[in-house]
Amino acid sequence: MSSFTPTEQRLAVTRGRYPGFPREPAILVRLIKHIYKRVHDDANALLKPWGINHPEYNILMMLYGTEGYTLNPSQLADAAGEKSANITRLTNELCDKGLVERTASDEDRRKVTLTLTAKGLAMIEGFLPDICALLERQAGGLQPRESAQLERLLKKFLDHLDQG
Amino acid sequence: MSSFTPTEQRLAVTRGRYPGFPREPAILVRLIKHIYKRVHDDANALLKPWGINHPEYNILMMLYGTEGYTLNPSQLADAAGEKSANITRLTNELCDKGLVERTASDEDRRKVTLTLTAKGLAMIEGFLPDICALLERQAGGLQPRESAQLERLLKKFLDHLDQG
DNA sequence: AATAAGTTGTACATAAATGTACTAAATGCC
DNA sequence: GGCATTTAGTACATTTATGTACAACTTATT
Repeated sequence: MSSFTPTEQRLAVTRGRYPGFPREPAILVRLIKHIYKRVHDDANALLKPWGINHPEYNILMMLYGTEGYTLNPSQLADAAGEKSANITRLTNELCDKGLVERTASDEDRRKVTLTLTAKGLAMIEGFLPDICALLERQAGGLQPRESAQLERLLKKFLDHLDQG
Repeated sequence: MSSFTPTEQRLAVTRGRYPGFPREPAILVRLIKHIYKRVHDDANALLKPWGINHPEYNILMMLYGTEGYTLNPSQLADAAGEKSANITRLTNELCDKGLVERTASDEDRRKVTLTLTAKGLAMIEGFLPDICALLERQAGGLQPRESAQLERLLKKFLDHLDQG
């Protein structure tokens, strides 16, 4: 039995009580939530020995995925899906750990640039093998065709969310 | 341009630096994360006027979806995907608001039962029309066929996560 | 019955995330 | 130039979530 079965049963009861409750959307949203929690927890567990958590990992990977390893706090907030107040806290911690460097921008002195340090880069390349293995394990249940299809459908879902 | 395009560009840079980084799994995980955040924020915004947040809504709906409107804290933790320590806090708040009632179980005095009150039921039926509209809007970008397909693929993904 | 082993739930300390208000700097306008 | 408006970033207070330890109780074993 899937871990999702009880959720479906509850949904059936709910629809018995309130027939207008839309089955498909509710199922999709709940599935997304379940999956997200699992993925998030798995990543946290993997990263713990490295002394960082999932949001910090995301920050590091956003910098790693940028030419020059550099972003502003606001770009980073956007990229990592965090609120800007959160970015301050997270990058403070990463600076304290010596993984990221914070410098003032010349062109616009309101701005700050955040750059991955050599130490940060080394850490990333240290945990990436494990991360890759985790990602492949997590998505390993799907055939390439299914995976591509899932990607297409999730993108469509997200695009529609962005519009509405 | 989709809000996801920058993420894909960053992934391309990442793969340039670390070719072993698996594209498909990373894309899927990041899509799920983006969608989850959006859905979560939307729900919070809708529920704010009702004086509750998304996790509290989840608790209420788990009770609403159960015969007898009653669950134990541990069942509830499982159902809502929250840690048990969190359930104590959340249900305390819901009790304070008069939406949920906490009583001691007769059969096993370690146990506690949490039951939806009439007031809680009334609140649920008050916000359900808006919730239904939101859910339909969120998933409205997909045709029924696509929706069913997405459901199937997400379930497969989740089942595989549960095994590993 | 006595005791060991396991469950259930909560309290408390800690960590993580968010909202609000504010400072400093840039931009546009007159 | 001076003044209003907008933008970037952060500090602080508050809210939300988690981890750990513990107390109360049941169940199993002998």
